[in-house]
Amino acid sequence: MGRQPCCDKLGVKKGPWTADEDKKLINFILTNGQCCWRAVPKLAGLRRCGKSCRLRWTNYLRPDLKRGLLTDTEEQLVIDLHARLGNRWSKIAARLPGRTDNEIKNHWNTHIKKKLIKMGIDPVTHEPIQKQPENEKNQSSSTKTENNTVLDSSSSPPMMENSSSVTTDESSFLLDNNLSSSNNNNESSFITNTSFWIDEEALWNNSPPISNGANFLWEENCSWLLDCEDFGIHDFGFDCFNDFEIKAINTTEMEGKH
DNA sequence: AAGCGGGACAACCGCAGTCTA
DNA sequence: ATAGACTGCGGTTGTCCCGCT
Repeated sequence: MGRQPCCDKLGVKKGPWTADEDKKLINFILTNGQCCWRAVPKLAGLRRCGKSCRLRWTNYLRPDLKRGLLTDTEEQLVIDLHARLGNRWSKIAARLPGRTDNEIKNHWNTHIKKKLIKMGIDPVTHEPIQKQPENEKNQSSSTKTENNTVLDSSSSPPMMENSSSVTTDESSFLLDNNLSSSNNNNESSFITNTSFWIDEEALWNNSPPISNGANFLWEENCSWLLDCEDFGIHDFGFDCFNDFEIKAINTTEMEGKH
């Protein structure tokens, strides 16, 4: 039958992570890589659920994460992607190297939403906000697609209201497809209220892949590991640490930082 | 200086799809 | 084939911080 439970619910700690827990988790991931989250808490000596460890790592400790506010370019990119993908934060995050879905989601809810409303743009539909009766409102969202005659029913953008009918793979395909054709003949059909669309492709092409690890920002995530940069950790993919790197981590740990 | 309210963000919850024993 | 664990995702909540009164 099935697998072993990922964690026994009893005695599992919740709430904010301590520096010591972070340290243990980072140390474990560096040593063993990202696999078997179920086993992580036990092996790393953490009284946490594996799921919690995974979240902590992906949302906060991962060394390739950028910290700090989103740049204007990133913000515009998020708006544009949201217009096409809706609340598919993971898909949006996949287009912003070093950003997590949680981070983007938070930023959307706290910053961008308000900004758009202030600009008179509905953050859900990305249409200009117009005072109109509810029944007309519903009509307008459907007629919008009709007005944009380039779109047929099979390729219409997954705006929020329609997004449930589009699978993840379909939306990925749509996004990629539209990216590659954004400078061609049908770009205007998607976004009518954003002007930054043309620059996206260039932006993404210029963005370094996450996996090469060349742009790790250690200092804000795990400052206790800062010294490791001198040893070249940022030059490696994170799934394949060698003994030398692990030694470096251990050395840093012994210094009792943080 | 203290209390309050809002903003920002980390973390949790629950669901759905996938995987595996 | 199936039950149940694992993983990923989006929504929501909790907590901390800061500015204002």
